[in-house]
Amino acid sequence: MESRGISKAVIGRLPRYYRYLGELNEAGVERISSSDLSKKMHVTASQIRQDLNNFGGFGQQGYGYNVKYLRTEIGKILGLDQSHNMVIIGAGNLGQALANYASFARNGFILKGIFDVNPELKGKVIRDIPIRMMDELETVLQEENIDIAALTIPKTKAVEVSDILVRNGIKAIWNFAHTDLNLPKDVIVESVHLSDSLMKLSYNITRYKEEHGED
Amino acid sequence: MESRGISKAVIGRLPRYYRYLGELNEAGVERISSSDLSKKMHVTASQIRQDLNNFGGFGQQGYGYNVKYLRTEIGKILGLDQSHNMVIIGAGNLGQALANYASFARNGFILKGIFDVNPELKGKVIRDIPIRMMDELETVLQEENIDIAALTIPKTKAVEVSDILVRNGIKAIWNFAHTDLNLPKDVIVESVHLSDSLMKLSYNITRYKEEHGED
DNA sequence: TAGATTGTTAATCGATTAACAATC
DNA sequence: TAGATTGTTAATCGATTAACAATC
Repeated sequence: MESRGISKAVIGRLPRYYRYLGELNEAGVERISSSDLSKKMHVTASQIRQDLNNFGGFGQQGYGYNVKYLRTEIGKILGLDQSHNMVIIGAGNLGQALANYASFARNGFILKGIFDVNPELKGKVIRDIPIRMMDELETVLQEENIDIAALTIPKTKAVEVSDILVRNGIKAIWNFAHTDLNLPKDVIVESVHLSDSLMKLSYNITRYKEEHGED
Repeated sequence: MESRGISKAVIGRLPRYYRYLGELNEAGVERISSSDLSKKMHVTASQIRQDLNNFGGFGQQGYGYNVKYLRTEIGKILGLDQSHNMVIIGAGNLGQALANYASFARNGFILKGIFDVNPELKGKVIRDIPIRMMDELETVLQEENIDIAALTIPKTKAVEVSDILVRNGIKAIWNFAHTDLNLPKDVIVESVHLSDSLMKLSYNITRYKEEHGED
């Protein structure tokens, strides 16, 4: 599985391919051509073939791609065939929302702990996992071989907590705090900035209103 | 404010500029050069100047950019100086998390309603807004001049609900369902696919492990 | 004025699309 | 075999970076 130097643009499209292939598979579709898939996904067939060929030749001339096989292979590329232990830090609504996503477990993300500073939440159980206080975090990180920490805490606490995580050897942070984390470059950070997303939406509404003179 | 044909890449960076300028402003910084900002944000100064000059000359030679002024102007470009009425559909953890983001209101996003199918949630109040049942949705959409609907419902319901939204003239959908929405092209859709984001994280962990032989 | 820094043009780089020979 | 469709090379397009004249 050749993988060095794949562009972020390509990686960013893989989950979407994986999703569409999953839907096709559930619908009982056995094979699909890049051309048919391109119509479904509103991208070019050329892009699909180029993207996939970064990782190997998954198709067959004259036939197309086997849906189940291609999906499995993309899953492997994304590392979904392996399991990753995960903790959630911040048990507010967002943290609890993440904890409740059943499909995470299906893709190999195993929730090993939920932490918060609020004593009222202590012991509340979500998906069989009791919410713990922050003073237990380091022990869990050290003993449970945690790969991923989801940070669903206010930005004011994010730097402090991410330092604790890094000190305890966390490999990757899924960051929902409204701030960038400047961490050693061997720590992988994937940020979800919800307010950035909403601002893009706002931008598009504003442009639309300008074009249609509703403003 | 010239705006036609600005690339998505540029738009996607504006919220981040806005965020950094906000932090600088709060820290009492009055002016900043593209060079200094580039170091803070880990981008090139050239990119900052190019990005901003899509919208006009906000700086001054020999001086740089006035932080407060530039922030305000980017806010206007993003439409944050206007208010948008919004509803949340799906009052699970994620919907409630969005409802509780205080900063949305600060940026002009005004929550006018929260809807769910679960009768147990009926009447529960979040940020002064009672959760209502779905049968009241159309009335609210028609009477309250709603611009934005945040969709925090399972993907199985997303298509059905988005049809209702479109029928009632919604302008923009902030989509958290794990599916793409194929709607008329005058409806703006901004999707947040959390599972896609987690898969990208997983990809990077996997690559990292391969490189470091932990696999 | 001299120094600093922008706005903007030109050069480079990378990503997307098109085309087609290879091959199932 | 003939038809279909991939894998891959080449062409195009767009985005990023570099350079520098304009100007505060």
